Amino acid sequence: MPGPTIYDVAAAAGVATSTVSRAFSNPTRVNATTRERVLAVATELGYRPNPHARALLSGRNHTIAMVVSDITNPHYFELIRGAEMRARASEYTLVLVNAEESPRVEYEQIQRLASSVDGFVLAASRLPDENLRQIAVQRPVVLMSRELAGLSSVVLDHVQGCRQVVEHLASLGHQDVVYLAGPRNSWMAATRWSALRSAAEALGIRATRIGPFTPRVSQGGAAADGALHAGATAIVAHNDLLAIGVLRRLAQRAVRVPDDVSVVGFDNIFAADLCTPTLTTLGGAHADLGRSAVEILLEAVAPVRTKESAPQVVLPTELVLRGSTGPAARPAV
Amino acid sequence: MPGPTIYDVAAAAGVATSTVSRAFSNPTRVNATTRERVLAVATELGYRPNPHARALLSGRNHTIAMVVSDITNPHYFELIRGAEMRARASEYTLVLVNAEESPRVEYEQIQRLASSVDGFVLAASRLPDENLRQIAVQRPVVLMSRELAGLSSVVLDHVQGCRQVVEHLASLGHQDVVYLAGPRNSWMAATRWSALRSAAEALGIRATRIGPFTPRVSQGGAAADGALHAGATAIVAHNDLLAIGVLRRLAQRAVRVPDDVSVVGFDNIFAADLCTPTLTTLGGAHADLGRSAVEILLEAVAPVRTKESAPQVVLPTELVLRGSTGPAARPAV
DNA sequence: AACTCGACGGCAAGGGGTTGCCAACCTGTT
DNA sequence: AACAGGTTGGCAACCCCTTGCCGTCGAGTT
Repeated sequence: MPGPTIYDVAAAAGVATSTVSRAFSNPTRVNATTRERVLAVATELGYRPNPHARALLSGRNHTIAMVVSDITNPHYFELIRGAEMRARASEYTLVLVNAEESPRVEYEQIQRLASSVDGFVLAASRLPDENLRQIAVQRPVVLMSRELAGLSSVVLDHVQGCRQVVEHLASLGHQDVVYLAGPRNSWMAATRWSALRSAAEALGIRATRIGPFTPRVSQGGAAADGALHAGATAIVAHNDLLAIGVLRRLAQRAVRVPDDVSVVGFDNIFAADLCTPTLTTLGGAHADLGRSAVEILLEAVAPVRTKESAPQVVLPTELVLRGSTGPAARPAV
Repeated sequence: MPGPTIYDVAAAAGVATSTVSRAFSNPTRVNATTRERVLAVATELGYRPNPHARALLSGRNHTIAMVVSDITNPHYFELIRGAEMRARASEYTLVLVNAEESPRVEYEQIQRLASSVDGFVLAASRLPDENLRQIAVQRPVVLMSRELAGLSSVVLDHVQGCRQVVEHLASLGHQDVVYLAGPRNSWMAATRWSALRSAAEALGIRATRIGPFTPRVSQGGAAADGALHAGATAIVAHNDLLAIGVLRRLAQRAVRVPDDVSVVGFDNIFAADLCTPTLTTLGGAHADLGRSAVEILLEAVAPVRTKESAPQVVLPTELVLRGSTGPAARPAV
């Protein structure tokens, strides 16, 4: 069970353990023919270096953790997938952690893993800035869907994206938009709202915010009712799940979409194309987001070139027009 | 950066390192008051045991890997979620690995991780039996959605479930069912087909199989065309993704569902309730499946009671009736 | 032929905990 | 008062690999 060690290989090859070690980790330091022989013996014995022993000394172990604020949200699947693929491409192992929308759980998990992983990708972290900074001191960190001065991050361009959303709605004649806010400690929620508001202001249309709502389908009922009460002709939901919940509730209340009300979501999850009506939403290359985050993290973990300052990457969004948005209803005077 | 070690704590508390070690890992072996003091000093110094050092000796490191045949499939999200939660409850770390539907990738990844994790949950593994057995020799393994004599496993009861499906279709008057098969090396695909066939036989209705198809929405087109060509009035797709693809194609070809053709999927993914028509599907408590798998694995990794033989758990399915199934069309004579 | 220098291999000291074994001590017994 | 037996703490080896340092040896120089 405990496979052959470096000693077994050394004995079998008639060299010292250090030579075996170097044959693997520092090829230039050992004669080519010796190396060849060692490697041959090693494969013959089925030797595999023990990662723990290696990690003990180096402190690094080719493992990174991705912490996700809520693994239930299908939006993250793409991010996770992109991250996983990128990590694997560099032979890094990805540990997946669910924070259950709880800052406390998130923090505890991070601390628990801090000494066993090389770095963190924090997706939509709900932690306060100080905590993030403190964690970044312990280990390299890349934020995802969140920005913080001094830390690396990868986000979609929501300023641009929200403007597209508002312009789209404005061009359909909407004068009144209501934003269904996401969780209180979500950076993304705050960013979307401020971007929406300034875009609305620039275009001279009214924007109001209600919420916060937990971004689940189940919360769509309350959100929809609130939005109707606010009297807007266009609803922009914090994300697609909430938007889908809104669509359901509206159907229940016999409010026609998009005839009476238009609905827009964020994330462009798989289901957005399946619901009825199909959902107009602000998407982006989410797998790229995941890939990019891991790439930056790996650069911080195992620098290839000179160390740069923390990059803050902004990727473009794309507004996906579907069935849930249409011309504004003529106001019932 | 390299936090305080057991030596620092020992020095500060005025005891030997072994005492500190035991204070943490073997509380009965050290005097209660001494222990208290050691722990107090440890927390004061912010000591955290180094997991690598610990793993070096014990070979175990409170980490398990979950290998998923295709992380893109939303079906796995629930499984992953259940597994992640259960692992966390026992303070185990879950490593997520995507096999990209490739046995080779799957095998390589497993081998790469074999020495750094305590055990494996293999979800819908595409590996041949011999490989699985061989891996099980190296590390504890729990199969998910797959059974193999001698190995632990957790599956949904597809014999029962498929009978429900067939009975449902039979009771709607269908005489002719076509099964759109999943990947060739998928145990689940084989199991579903054989369960469907014997259920059909028992009820005296005809069942044919076409495929295999990669279970993606994009493959639904070809699958649907094949099914129509086969002339069945009811289509049972290998999973919901394929079923949704089928629904799309049918809509495109103006085949009415369920008036002309009924469609059934498997897995009850989130989107099954959103597509048009909504999808009848065979589901089950998938999070429980994940939870259960991890539970069994943990028992094998760190036995609490006497070691038992490999349990093979079968959880019940539930047939979720929605809009995509209805009475059989009167045959056009 | 004496000398320099680079290449290569080996020795041994960690890295941070764990654990078998022994010694010291304390308690209670006869 | 001597002794048996149980507790508790310390010593040191060990887990497996990495790496600084040194010694050796052979090739190249003059």
